[in-house]
Amino acid sequence: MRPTVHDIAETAGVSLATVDRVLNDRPGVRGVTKAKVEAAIVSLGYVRDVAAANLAKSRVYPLVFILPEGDNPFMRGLEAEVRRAGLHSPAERTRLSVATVPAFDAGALVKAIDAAIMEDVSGIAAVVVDAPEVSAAIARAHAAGIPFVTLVSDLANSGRDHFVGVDNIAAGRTAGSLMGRFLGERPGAVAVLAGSMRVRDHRERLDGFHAAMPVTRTVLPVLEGQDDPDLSFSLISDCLAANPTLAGIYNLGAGNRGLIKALSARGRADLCVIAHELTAETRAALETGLVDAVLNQDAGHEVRSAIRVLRAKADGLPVISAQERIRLDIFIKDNLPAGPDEDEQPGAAGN
Amino acid sequence: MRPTVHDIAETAGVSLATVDRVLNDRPGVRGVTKAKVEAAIVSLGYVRDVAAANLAKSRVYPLVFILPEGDNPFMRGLEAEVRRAGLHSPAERTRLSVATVPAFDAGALVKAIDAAIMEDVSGIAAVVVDAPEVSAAIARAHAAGIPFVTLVSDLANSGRDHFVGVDNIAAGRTAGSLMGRFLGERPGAVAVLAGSMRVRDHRERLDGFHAAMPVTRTVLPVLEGQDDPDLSFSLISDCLAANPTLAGIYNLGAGNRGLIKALSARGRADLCVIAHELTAETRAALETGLVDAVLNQDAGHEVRSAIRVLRAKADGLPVISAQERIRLDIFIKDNLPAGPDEDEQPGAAGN
DNA sequence: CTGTTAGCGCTTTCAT
DNA sequence: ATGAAAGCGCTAACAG
Repeated sequence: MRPTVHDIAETAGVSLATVDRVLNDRPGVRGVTKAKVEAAIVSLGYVRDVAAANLAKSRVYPLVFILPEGDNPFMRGLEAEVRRAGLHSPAERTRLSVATVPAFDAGALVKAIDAAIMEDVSGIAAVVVDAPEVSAAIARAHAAGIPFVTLVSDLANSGRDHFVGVDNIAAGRTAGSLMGRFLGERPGAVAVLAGSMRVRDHRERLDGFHAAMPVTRTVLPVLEGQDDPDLSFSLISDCLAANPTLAGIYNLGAGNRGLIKALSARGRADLCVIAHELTAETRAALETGLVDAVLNQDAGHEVRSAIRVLRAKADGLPVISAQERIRLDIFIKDNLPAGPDEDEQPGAAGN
Repeated sequence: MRPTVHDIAETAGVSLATVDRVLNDRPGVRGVTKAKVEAAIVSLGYVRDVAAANLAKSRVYPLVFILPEGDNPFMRGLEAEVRRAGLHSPAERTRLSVATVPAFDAGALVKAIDAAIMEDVSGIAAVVVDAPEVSAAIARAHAAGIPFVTLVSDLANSGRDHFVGVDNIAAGRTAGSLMGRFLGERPGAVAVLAGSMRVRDHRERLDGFHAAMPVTRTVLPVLEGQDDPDLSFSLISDCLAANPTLAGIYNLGAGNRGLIKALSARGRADLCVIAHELTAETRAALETGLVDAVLNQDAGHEVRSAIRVLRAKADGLPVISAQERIRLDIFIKDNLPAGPDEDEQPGAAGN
């Protein structure tokens, strides 16, 4: 049997309460006593039983996720994952809630953050836009002692406690590299569709893409579709019309529906298309060959990571960063995971 | 607060012990009583607190992993992940151990399985070879009531309770598809290096690869390197010498060291090379451009999945299959995860 | 500053 | 067939 608080208390010659104080470094223990207890802890090789601890402090952690509203499938997927995690949340002593705000709207985002601060939640996870007001709101959360993690798109110098998402520069580079190889010697320029240059993840992906593109290949000026299907559709349609020799398209944002509609309208099967986020749409497009590769960040992993990090921060525990790194998945037609149909059961820990 | 066993006892008008008997359907409860309790359970929407349950029954589950010995880096990686999981195992009330046996040796494997059965472990996870004696040993484990999962390579009709690993046919298809695109119109045959056609995962990958290859592309007869670096080296060296116009190599087995040595000896940068399993060697080869893509199954995910499944089976709980699916990762130079150097901290749950 | 005591939600003897 | 009571390992009042 592994050592318990009782064993520590005994070998250190103190009471349980004192051991507990040292363990959770709470005030009210003399230096010598503390030293004795700590000695006992290391000599016995004690490791705390987290499950028992959680059981004893029957505290719950209200966490709020702030996400862009609208029909962006990736964001709705994130929301679904939060709800899914919510089913299991009582076991982890968390209570999850979701607030949605208009996309790319700094003011609304700030309001939502302040509302969460008012409610005195134990942690906030948000998909943020890059604006000074937002950084200020994050600073207020910090000042109120509320852990804050950025989700999907980072805001590094805002004082957020942690970023949960992929390395977006690497994502752009991956797209560029893949596009380069798929195109080979085939001539023609490539187009890039983004949502908005006002979110950092889109800017970073663009940078990475440019960096990985051979200099001999022309990259057209970025099209900003505001992650809106209709706008994206017309931008891509116009682009296809204006550039009959176009060789490829990289969509680094969320306007996949518009993109795919435009592609199927033109029926240009010779185009190399790379998009982000595996959704029902991109999956179907991958299967029909309209899209060649999809880069993905797993929404379930991100949500669970955000929860773990917020909980850790909430009780002052360290975050094991290696464990919280979010990988960039590459999907092609052949390594698609089983579809949502076969996948209905709420997952918990992930693989 | 969500309902507890006390609430059930109260609304059903019985004692805690009876509630527990019904909950764990243990004998010794009259039909009527049972019905009353069950009614209370559903009406209150009770869900058992697993952590508390585990705390109370301070039972431990001894689990054994049986892996091939030798310097196969992927297998050593698996072993390392088992040890890593072992650090956290007390919290999950499991005790992990590893047994290694000579690779591709059915007799040794059978001995190890029988030894585990004798020790009366709570579960066995093994990388198995495809042989009737092995199936028989698995059947003995089953008869002894010991859950058995196959790891990495399956043995479907053996009575194993579960398979933890990737879809190897899809893996082969992915390799073929990627190779086809990377090669484009470039002429030349492709070679395939395997470990042994006696393990099912290698056969399945080969099948998938052939299926995804355009008929216009010649695939040379498979080379069996026994996952041995020296043998793999000479097979590939000879092959390169004999086929000066070779366009690509797919290594579906573990002989990466030999392969890479042969490649760097020849200095043929124009070759498209796809291999399996992200190890220090394949990572380096990816970075230097000697290898173009690496298909990977995450050893950490597999180990944790095996543990979850064995535990679930051990206490008769259902396995959430959607949660236990192991994905096939594609890595290219640009989406390599942070290296082992930055990654030293033992991870627990994974993303 | 330190100790005593009563739980958290569930399981498990041991009685009845 | 059912119940009472004592824990599992830890935390949290409340006393001293």
